Amino acid sequence: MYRTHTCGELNITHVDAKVKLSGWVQKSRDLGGMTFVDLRDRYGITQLVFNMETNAELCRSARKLGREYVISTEGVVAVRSNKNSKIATGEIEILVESFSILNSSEVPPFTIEKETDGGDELRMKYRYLDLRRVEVRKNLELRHRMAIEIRNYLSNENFLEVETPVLIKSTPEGARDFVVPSRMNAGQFYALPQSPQTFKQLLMVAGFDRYFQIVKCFRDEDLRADRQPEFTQIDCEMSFVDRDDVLDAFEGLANHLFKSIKGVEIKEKYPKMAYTEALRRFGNDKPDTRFGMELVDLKEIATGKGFNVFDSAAYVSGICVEGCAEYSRKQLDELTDFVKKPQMGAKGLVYVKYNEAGSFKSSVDKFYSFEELQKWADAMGARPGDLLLVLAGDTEITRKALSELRLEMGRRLKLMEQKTFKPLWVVDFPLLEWDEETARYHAMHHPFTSPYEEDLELFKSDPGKVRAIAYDLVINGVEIGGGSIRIHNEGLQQQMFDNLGFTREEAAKQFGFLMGAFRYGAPPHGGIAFGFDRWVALFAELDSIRDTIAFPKNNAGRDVMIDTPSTISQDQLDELHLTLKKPESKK
RNA sequence: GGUCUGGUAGUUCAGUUGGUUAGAAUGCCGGCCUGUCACGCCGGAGGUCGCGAGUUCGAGUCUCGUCCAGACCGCCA
Repeated sequence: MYRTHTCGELNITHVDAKVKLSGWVQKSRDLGGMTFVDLRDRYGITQLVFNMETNAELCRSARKLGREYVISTEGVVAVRSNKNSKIATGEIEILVESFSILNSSEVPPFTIEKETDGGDELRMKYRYLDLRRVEVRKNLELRHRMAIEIRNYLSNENFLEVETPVLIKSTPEGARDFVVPSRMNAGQFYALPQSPQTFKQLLMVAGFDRYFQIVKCFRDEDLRADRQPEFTQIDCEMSFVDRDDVLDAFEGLANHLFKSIKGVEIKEKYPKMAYTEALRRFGNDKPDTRFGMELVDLKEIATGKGFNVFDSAAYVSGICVEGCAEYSRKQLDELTDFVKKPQMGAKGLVYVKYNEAGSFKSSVDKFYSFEELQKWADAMGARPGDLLLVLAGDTEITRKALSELRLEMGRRLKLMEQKTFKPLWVVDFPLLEWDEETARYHAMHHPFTSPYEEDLELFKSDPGKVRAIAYDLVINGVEIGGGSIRIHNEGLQQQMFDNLGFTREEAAKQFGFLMGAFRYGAPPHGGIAFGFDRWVALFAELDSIRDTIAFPKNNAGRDVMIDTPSTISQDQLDELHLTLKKPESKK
């Protein structure tokens, strides 16, 4: 037997008990006459004591224990004379009577402590060591608890978890697929699912009524801090529902998680904000509503006064930053540089300081009188002491830049408290999006999304205006999930494919199975999918989803620990009927 | 595909205008130490300054290329 207890559970009530513990040597402190060893496992840290007076030989051998040695030890629980209130077992220690080294360890390349000295790259390469750290482990524990709560909640709501295949069919719509060559079918490929979308719809046709799955999905696109090539979705679908049925059901799930995991009760219904309204008020479709500082359109009042930058702009808007009229030249230059970064793309930044005395100091004093600037200030609800920041230019670019500027000011003024949660539904997304590259419309959400019936006639006149019965759950500026009411009618689905520029043959080849199913009594249905990794990151207060994943990929999609992607042998290639374009020299 | 930032001891970093023998902290090794828990004190080892070219009397420092890492834009239905 290796242990009677874990390293996290012994306390004052166990005094005098004879116990066995096993774990890793976190650290040893050799004081000469006695040696302390911190023994660590998943559950905590327990102090072992060795004393030269009691057992000199044992004490001397304990001095040789290196960091991360795995040992098993036997001894008696004793009250500490000097207690440590920082750890759960801090009131007791083990008077060791014997121990054995189960495995030695090389000196680890970084310290395995709460605050490690290791950088990201090293930690990823030795991820199995990094995972020993409490800071990383607690994220995975949180992830586990959330998964349990989700399963319990949805199961209680009659949702059935059903597994769908991972080897499926490639489709050109949407993200790039990861493909898997088929050995038994020369020249043919499976694709890994970007989501179980069509399968969950087929489950609705099959009458499962309420489905969910916590499921891996795959997209072969470039990575970001919040994007991994393989990621986990909470995928859900319901039958006989309209939009608000779905929103209510999953507001329930979200509220359950807030309460059971974060101890937060959100009493009010989540606001529903139209996509166009979100863009107008916040400049993006995932507004962070923890603070105001909304975008105010100044096109009407600020143009026609001879300031060509504004007069020639399609879009002129600003934000009012409370209490920042005192900003220095240097600070304003920083903000200007911020919006002029190539990724941001704004040409410049106009500022107006609304001084405490009621006067204005702006970068456009030449063009605007006091009265005119007063109009701006009034339009923006500014008060003396505030700073107005105004951008102008192309609508899309400028709106995005202003939205980023708003978030930057929110960060600077510390308006984005991580303990505060502001969820909302963004609804009424456009059904279609014009794609310059392919010069055609494509589905903004996916081609199975139902349009509003009253918008159907716009298909002919102005397809970009057709609204989808689609919705996103946004919490604190993070898109946590999204879904839609689906098309369940073959004719409409066919029309949708027509509008997306599919030929009948293409549509039949790629999605014939779905449209075929629609002929056999498909119920009205809709659903949603949540980014599980992102949700965990939000609750763990992490900026990156990487530390919510046990073994994540790096920026370039590599797993640096197992060193993959990697080449395969010629035999494997032959078996898969594959010929590489040119010999790969890289490993 | 693009923009930006970084790469110096095991690790995290500093390194001035281009100038003698490249530093600190921590970790590691050795010694001392009986109540530590970031133990303390003394001593020691440890460097292809990512790699390759170039400029220069002289390059960690400047230039170009390249590789790696990270953030972002494009992309992500």
